[in-house]
Amino acid sequence: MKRITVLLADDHMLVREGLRKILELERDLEVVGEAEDGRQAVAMVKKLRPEVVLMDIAMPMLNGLEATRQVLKAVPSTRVLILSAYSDEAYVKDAIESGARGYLLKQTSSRDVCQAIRIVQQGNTFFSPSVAKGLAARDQSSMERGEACKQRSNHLSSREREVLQLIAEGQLNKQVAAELGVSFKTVDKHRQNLMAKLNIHDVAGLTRYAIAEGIIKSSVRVTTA
Amino acid sequence: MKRITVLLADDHMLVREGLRKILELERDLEVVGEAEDGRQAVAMVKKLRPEVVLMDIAMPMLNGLEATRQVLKAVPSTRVLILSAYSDEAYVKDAIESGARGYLLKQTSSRDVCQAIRIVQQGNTFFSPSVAKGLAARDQSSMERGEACKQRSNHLSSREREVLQLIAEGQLNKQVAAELGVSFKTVDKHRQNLMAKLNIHDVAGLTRYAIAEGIIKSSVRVTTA
DNA sequence: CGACCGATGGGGGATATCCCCCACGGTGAA
DNA sequence: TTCACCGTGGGGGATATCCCCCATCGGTCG
Repeated sequence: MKRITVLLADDHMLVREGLRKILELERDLEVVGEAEDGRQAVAMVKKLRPEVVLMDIAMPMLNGLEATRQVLKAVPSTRVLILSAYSDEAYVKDAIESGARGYLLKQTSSRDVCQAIRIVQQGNTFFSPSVAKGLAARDQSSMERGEACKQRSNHLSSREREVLQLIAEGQLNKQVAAELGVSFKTVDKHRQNLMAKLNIHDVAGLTRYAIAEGIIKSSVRVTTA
Repeated sequence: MKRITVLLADDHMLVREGLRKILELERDLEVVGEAEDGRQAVAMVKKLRPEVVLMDIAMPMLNGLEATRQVLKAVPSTRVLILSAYSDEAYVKDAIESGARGYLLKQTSSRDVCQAIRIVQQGNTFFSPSVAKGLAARDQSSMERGEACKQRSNHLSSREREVLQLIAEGQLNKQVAAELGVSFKTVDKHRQNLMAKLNIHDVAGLTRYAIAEGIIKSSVRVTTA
């Protein structure tokens, strides 16, 4: 009986070994190799020709998304299944555009991982529930907006990013208004709009987003005092 | 034959399951429970009294270092082994000050993890090689600077850091209150106190502080959605 | 040219924050 | 034992957020 060949790509040996143990308990799955960074993953796919690659995003040398593109360029029949700790829309979107066949969160159970491998091997796609939910939401809005979302996470306008930065620096709406020379209500409106676009509805979340996106640094100690 | 009882604390089910599979192959180790955030870990230690806790640092609700402090306050005989993806000196230092008996990187092999568990169970300490190297370097420099680095940010009480984390994760006062099982007004009071101590008077600033201090990571995507 | 979107500005309201005031019980240190 | 601090809880109030509603103006693109 032919088993599904799998390559593991994750920079944490512990995670690789854990995954290997999990997959080895399945009769129809076979781990044929392990890569500890993106470049190794590409090289090993070329050599071993696994049917499925379980690929972490955050890896040194070459990140998982870039590795996915190179893998598919070299061996288009490979099914890449992204494994990530984060469900950020931008990552998911990038993953799909890179050609990944699925997106798993590390919160998912081992049973789901095995299922996902079988599903993508058969040519279908698999997304963790919370990821799929976000996808559906974004699909709708992209329908409505007529495929306007070409760039990555930058569906924010320049003005909105500007306001976001000031909010994340701890400024009040009226301080932002004074800073930008516009009305308090305009700032409030920008705030509402960017919150809706990002689907983040609290200042803490906006601040984390701004830091994660590099819009500000966590060490800023600006106005307040 | 008595086996070493271990509690796993990590917010990624996949990692927990992988660790469980790895540890279950060892005759002298027994996984007695799994916690998916720091608060659960504290509760489960009180109930299950494991000899060793394998604790991730980056967890929602209550991070691994704070959880370590609370675990050791409740059950001082527990040996806590930190499991982290990062070897940042500050984390290692905090971990030691929190009372952790060891610090493992996720890059380590499953064999080393099992060994580390046995070692800390016997009352000794275990640090991943690259971590230990950094430690030695730091000891020297702290000698040179004459033990000047005692205070840091730690004028916050344990409860205050706990509230700070939840605020920085975007929770409302009343959500925090429900989480901690106390009154809304108590949370409000903690909030006032920690704001006064830090001299930071807005959520954005608190969030940046929490990230800069490693209390949370910028990529946390917790409740909101 | 009409449709859409970004930026601007306003009204209003439910809820939350932020900061005072106050109190009591426990713990640990002086 | 007194004293300080921590955690707990409450009253009240000024201000801000967050989210609706509404509108005008200018540019862009099919």
